Amino acid sequence: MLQFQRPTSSDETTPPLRTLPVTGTVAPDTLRSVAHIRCLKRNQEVFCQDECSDDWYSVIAGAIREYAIQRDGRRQIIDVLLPGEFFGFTSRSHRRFGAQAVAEDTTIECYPRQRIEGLADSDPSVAREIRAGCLQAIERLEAQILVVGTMTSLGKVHAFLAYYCDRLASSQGDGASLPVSRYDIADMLGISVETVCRAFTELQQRGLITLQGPRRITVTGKPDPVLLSRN
Amino acid sequence: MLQFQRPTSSDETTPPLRTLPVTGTVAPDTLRSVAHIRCLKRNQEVFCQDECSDDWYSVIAGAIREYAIQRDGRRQIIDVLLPGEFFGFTSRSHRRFGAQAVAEDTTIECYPRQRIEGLADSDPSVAREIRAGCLQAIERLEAQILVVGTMTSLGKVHAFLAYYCDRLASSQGDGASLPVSRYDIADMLGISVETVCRAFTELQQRGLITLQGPRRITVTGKPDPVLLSRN
DNA sequence: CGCCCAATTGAACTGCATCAAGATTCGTGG
DNA sequence: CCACGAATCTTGATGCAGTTCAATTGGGCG
Repeated sequence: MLQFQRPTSSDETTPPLRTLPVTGTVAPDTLRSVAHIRCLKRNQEVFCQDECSDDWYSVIAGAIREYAIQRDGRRQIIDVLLPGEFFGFTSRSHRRFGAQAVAEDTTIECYPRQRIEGLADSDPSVAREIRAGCLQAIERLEAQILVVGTMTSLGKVHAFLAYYCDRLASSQGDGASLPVSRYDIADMLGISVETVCRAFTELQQRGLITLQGPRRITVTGKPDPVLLSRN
Repeated sequence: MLQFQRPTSSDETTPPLRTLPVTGTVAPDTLRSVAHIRCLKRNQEVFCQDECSDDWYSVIAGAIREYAIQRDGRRQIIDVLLPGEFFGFTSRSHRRFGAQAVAEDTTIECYPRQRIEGLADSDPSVAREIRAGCLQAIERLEAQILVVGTMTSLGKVHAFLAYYCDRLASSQGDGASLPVSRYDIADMLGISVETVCRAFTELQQRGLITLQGPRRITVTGKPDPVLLSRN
């Protein structure tokens, strides 16, 4: 499938959980020279919706969700970030979305906007690094639009699982353990929790996934375009 | 509403249609030094899905749609680009989406990937310009995810119209004329053409929009969060 | 061991897709 | 300038995927 396809990154190594980053795995030294590390508890906020800040971040360990709360109380998850990925990009001075840790002890690196932009001006490799982070963010968002816009609920859940298990695969053995809950998946795909559950059951019956526990999952089969696309 | 809100750009002036770009309105001279101009007919391709190319572009006049054709034949429009906006950002060597002109005589500026990146290395202001284009692309995509994920069909159409009329407003008098068809709107929002039409009718009856013709529209009212969000 | 939140399953309802048929607009050529 | 044809747009009727409401089970952690 095209959607939720992993970018062919030249750097597949992901630092192990709860370990300080090894030089070169996530960001080059120059980038890190202006950064500082933060360690977050589960559901702790990195920044809040409508807050005034414009710093950028990357994930070292754990997972981050960017989300918006609508007036009706509905939550939409815009993006889920895994180790090695950048987030928080904005051109405004205030936040349109909030961001919080999904997993316990999620570790992130923070880059103050002014300083990182100044650094980019003097060091082209930093500018390229930032661009690469932006482009990957764009690809994740595009992939999500594709999935949310065109697929049936079964297809959405399968595409989501395939994409995230792929991104998680390098750091884990067989069977990835999802950092996100069914509620997160629902709010990401714009469907209800119940529909997500039914999709899990259905996908398991069709032999496309295997569950070793609610959060422990293996994606075995390739998506069937006929069955998964809308009608 | 938060979604589909226009970025507070420092440069609101949009070049008039069918006129060669005036210095400084769209991209600074340094950026343009490696660019070339293309003029496209309606529905003419800028690049095709799965094609091997990675150049970047900006719209001078008219409108561009980025889209994907799914295996089942369904078309998903990822983004619609108006004058002053950048598109075609990819970190891969091949295209995940196609791009084509929406309006007749759409004019774009093309930036060869290698040369523009080289230029960015030597000129920080070019790098900043590119980042700004990326960040705006990210904001458009985020806005769309928000709309497609959480809203009822009526809300989707209203948010779409409010956003695009706002973006078009600066170059037109009162009542913007949409470059896109009902089919485009449907494929962008992931709903059927018929539902788009019914939404137009409903919005008109509620006094939220006024139609001077099928494509000539004025958005009069602010969206009612209670009526427009899902249930 | 017991509490609480996450996950699952069932039943009824509804918004939207689909199918079908007109109405309108626009481009093109006479 | 008008006439024709082909898109584009609009409205109606029916069916179904997914939501909502409700209840039960399961797992993790104190």
